Amino acid sequence: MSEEKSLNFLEEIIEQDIAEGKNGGRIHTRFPPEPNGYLHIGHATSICLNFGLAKKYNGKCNLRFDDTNPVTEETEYVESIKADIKWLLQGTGSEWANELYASDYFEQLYEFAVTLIKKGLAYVDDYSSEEIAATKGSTTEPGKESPSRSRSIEENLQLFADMRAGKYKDGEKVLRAKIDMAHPNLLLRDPLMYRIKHAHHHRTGDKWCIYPMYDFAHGQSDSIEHITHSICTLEFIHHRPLYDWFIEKLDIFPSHQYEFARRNLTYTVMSKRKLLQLVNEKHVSGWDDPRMPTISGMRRRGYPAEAIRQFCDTIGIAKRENISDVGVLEFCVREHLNKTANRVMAVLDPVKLVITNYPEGQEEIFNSENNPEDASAGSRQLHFSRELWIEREDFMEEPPKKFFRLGPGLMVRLKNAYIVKCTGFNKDAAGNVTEVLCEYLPETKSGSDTSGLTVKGTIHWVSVPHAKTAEVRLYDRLFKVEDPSSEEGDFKDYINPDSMHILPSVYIEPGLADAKPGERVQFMRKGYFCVDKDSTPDKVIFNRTVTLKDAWAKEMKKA
RNA sequence: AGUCCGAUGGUGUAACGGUAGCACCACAGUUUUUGGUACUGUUUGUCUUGGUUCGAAUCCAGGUCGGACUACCA
Repeated sequence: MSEEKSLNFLEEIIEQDIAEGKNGGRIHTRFPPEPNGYLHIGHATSICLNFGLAKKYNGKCNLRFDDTNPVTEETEYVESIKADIKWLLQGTGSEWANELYASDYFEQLYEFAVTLIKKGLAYVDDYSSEEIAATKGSTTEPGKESPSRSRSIEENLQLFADMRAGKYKDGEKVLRAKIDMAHPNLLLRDPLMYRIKHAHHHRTGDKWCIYPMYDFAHGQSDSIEHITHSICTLEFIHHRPLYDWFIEKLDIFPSHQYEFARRNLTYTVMSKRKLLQLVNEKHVSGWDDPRMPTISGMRRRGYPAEAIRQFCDTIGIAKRENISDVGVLEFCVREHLNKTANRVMAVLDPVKLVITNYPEGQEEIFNSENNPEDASAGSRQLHFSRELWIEREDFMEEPPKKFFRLGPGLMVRLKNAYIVKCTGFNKDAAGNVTEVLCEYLPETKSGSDTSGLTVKGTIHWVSVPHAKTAEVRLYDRLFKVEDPSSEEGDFKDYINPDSMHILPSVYIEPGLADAKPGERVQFMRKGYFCVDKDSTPDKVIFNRTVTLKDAWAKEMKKA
C-alpha cells in the first residue's frame, strides 16, 4: 500500500480540527512576509508549510504582506517576494488564493481600535518611548501605570482622532491596550497598538500618519481573512495571549496561532538584519548573490526549486531549536541535478595533453550520452584531436599508489574516446609541467574496444582546436564557522575570504558557448554548474552550484 | 530571578504505554568509460533522579541544561 508517512504536529492538529468539524472542516492558512528584505531558506520552509498544508487539506493559502512599518518597507521587496514564491512553488499546483496587504485593513483596524477605546480597553498615552520603557517593569518587577491610563473614553476618542488627523509629532502620543501593568508576560503590560509615524507608505502613500503595531495588525488581519491556522515561528509564542485577547475583546472570527521552530542552516546567517548588512556593506554582490541563503541567491546559484522543497520536506518541522547541516541541502540539490542535468566536459585548470602517435591534423567525432541517468536526454557529438586540454590535477609526476590517472607509464581512458598511456612530459624553467605526452591505443576506441584492457581511471578532456572559453565562478560557503551568530564578536569576522574564486577562462565544449542563463549542467567529474545572468553573447559565465562528491579528495585529505 | 517553550546517534526528524525507525554525515564493500550515480553492510542515541505500570522515549514529580521574552520592528 502507500508508505505511511507520520504527521508533523501541525498536521495532527489540523486533522483533529477536521475530525471535530471545526470551521466546517475548512482550512485556510497564510504566508505573511514583511516587505523589508528578500526571502531566504527559512521562509522557504514556511512557504512550503503553509501552501503545502492548504493543498493537502483542500484549503487555501493567502499571501499577505505585513506592511505596517512604512519606514523599512519597499515595493522592490514586494516584487522580489512574489517572484520568489512563484518560482519556489512552480510545478506544485500551489498558488496564493489572494494577494493581500495588512495596509488594506488600515481603516478597519482603526475602527477596531475605536471599538476598544469605547469599551474602555484602550487609551492614548502621553508617555515618551523612554518613559514607557522605564515604567514597563522587568521580568521580576511589575510595571507602573501611566497617568494617562485613567483618561475618559471621550477624551481618548478625541485624542485618537487627533492622532490620525496629524495633530501630533512622531512619538508624541501612542495608543495602548489597557490590560495589566503587572502581568508576568511583559507583552500584556499595556502593549502599544498604534504609533505616530509621519512617513510615506509604499501603498497608502501619505494617507496615514498613524500605523498599527504588529500585535494589533496581524491577528486582526488573520481574523478578517478568516484564517483558520495562523502559523508562525516560536518567538511569537509569547504574543499568542495578546493575539487571543484582541480577538476576544473585539469579538471577531477566532483565528488561532500555532508556532514552530524556525529553521537554521550551518555556515550561514538567517536574520534579515544580518543579510541586509552583508548586502549594504558589499560583502556580497546583492540579495541574489549566489552565496546568499536567499531564495533568489540559491536560484542564481543553480539550486532547483524541487531540491529546495525536498530539503524543506526532509528536515521537517518541530518545536525545538535546531541547526540543519547545509550538507543535507546540498544532498537534495545533487540528488535532483543528478537526474536532470546534462553531462558536459569542461577543463577548469588546463594542461595540454599531446597524443604523439595520433596523426597531426586528424580529427574524429565521438558520440556521448548526455545523461546516463536519463536515456531520453539523448546524446551529442564530441570533437577529438591530437592535442587535448586535460585537468592539471589529473597528472602527477610522481603519483602515489592508488592514483588512477596519468603519470609516467600510467594509462587512463579519455572519456568517450581512447585509452592513452603516458610516455613523458615537458616542464618550463620554473619546473611547471607544460605538456603531458602520451600514446593512444587505436583498438581501445570507445564503443568498439577490442583490446580487452581495463583501466581504473577515466578523465575528461576538451579538444584544443575546438575548445571555447567561459568564465567560471567557484563558490564556497560564506562563513568559516558552522554558526557565525553564536561566535564571539561580530558575525562578519567569520566571513570566509575564499567564498568566491573566479576562473576567467576555462575550456569548454564548443556546444556550451551559447548556453542560456539559468541552464544547469554537470561538468563531468567537477560538479554542477548554472549559467549566470551576467553572461553575454560573447562570454558565458558559469556558477558552480555544488561540487560532486569527491572520494579521492577525501582520501588525499586523510593522508 | 519571573513567565513561557524545549530536550531521542555528529545533524535533522519519527515512534502517541508494547521490537527506538528514517534521512544526511561517517566508515567498509560491490558495480561503474564520472574516484559521480546505484546497491549492500557497519558504528553511533532516548538529559538526570525518583514515581505510576506486567511494561515508560512516551504518563507524573523534582532537578539539570538550552532557548525566547523586558523595540513606538515583525
